[in-house]
Amino acid sequence: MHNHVCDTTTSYPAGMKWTKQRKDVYHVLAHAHEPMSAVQIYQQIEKEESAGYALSTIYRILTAFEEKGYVSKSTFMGDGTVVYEWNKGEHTHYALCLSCHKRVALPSCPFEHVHLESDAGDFTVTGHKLELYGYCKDCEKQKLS
Amino acid sequence: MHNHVCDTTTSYPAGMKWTKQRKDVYHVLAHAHEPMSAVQIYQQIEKEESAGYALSTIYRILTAFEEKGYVSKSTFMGDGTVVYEWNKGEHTHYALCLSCHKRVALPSCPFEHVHLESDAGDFTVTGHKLELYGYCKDCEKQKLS
DNA sequence: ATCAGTGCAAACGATTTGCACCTCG
DNA sequence: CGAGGTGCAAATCGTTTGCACTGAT
Repeated sequence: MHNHVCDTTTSYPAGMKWTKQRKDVYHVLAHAHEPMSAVQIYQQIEKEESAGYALSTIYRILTAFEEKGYVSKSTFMGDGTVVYEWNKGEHTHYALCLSCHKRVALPSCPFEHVHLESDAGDFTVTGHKLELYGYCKDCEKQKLS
Repeated sequence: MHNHVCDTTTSYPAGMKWTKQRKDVYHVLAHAHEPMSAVQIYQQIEKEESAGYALSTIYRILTAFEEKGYVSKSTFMGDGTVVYEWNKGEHTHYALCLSCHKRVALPSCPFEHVHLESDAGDFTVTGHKLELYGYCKDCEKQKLS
C-alpha cells in the first residue's frame, strides 16, 4: 500500500499551512485516476466525509497548489471544463472520444523521441500539451456494425 | 487581393440565411490572424461599423458555423478563454509564451511526418491539438539580461 | 408568407472576491 | 500571538435561453 495518507510531514510547500482542507484536496488529487474539476474534487470530499467545506476554498487551494507547481490546470475541449491534476514527475496526454466523450490516457508521449524545439522557431519550448481526438474501441465497433 | 468581401454568393452553407450579421462574423474571422473569442469578434465589428448587434447573436452565429463545420472552437490554457477560428484547409498549432502570453503560430505541424496513430493504442485518431509552452524571443532576451 | 435569425433581458454555471472569523505554526 | 486560511454570501464573467419581432428566401 501507499503511505501518502495525510502524513503531515513530507514534501510540502514551504510557507504553506497544511490545513485539513488542503490535506483532503491533496489526498483526492494524488489518488485520482484522471484530471478532476474543482467541483468534482469538492463532491468527492463531501462523499467521503461530509466535511462541509466551502467550494470557494477548494478553488483557492487549487490556485495555491498551482502557483507552487504542485498541480497543473488544464482545459479539455468538447466541454471546456477546467480540470486539475497532481503533478507527478511524468506528464500524460489523453485521447478524447468524439462519440462517448471518454478520455483515454496515452501510454507514452509521442514527443519522447522527437525534437519539438526545432519546430518552434525563435521560441524556447519548456512544455507542451497534446490532445488526440477520434473514436475509442467501443464506439468504433458500433460505427462498423 | 482576395475577394472574400461580403460577396453573398459563393461557398456558403446550404440552409443558412446569409444575413448581414453572419456576413460580418464571417468577414472578421476569415481575415483574423489568430483565433478570436466571441467578445473580440463582437468588439471588432463594433469598431468597424457600430452595428449594434446583440452579443448573443454572435454566440449563436458561431455555434451555427461550428455545427456546419465552418469554424472550429477551441480553448487555450493560461486563461481558459474560448476562441474560434475559421476553418481553412490546414490546421495550425500555437506556442504560448508563459511570460507575456503572446501566441505564436508554429510554421508547421510536428506530426506531419509522425504517425500518431500507433501511439494511441486501440483508439482511432481523427484529429489532434497541440500547444507548446515556453518563452518567446523577446521574453527570453529579457530573462538573460 | 414562412420560418430561420435577431434583439433584449433575464437566467445560468463556473469562478472570484470582500469581509469577519478561525487556526496553524 | 499573528499571518495566513476559511466560510459565507454577494459579485463577476462568459455564455445560454425564452420570447416577441424582423427579414431573407
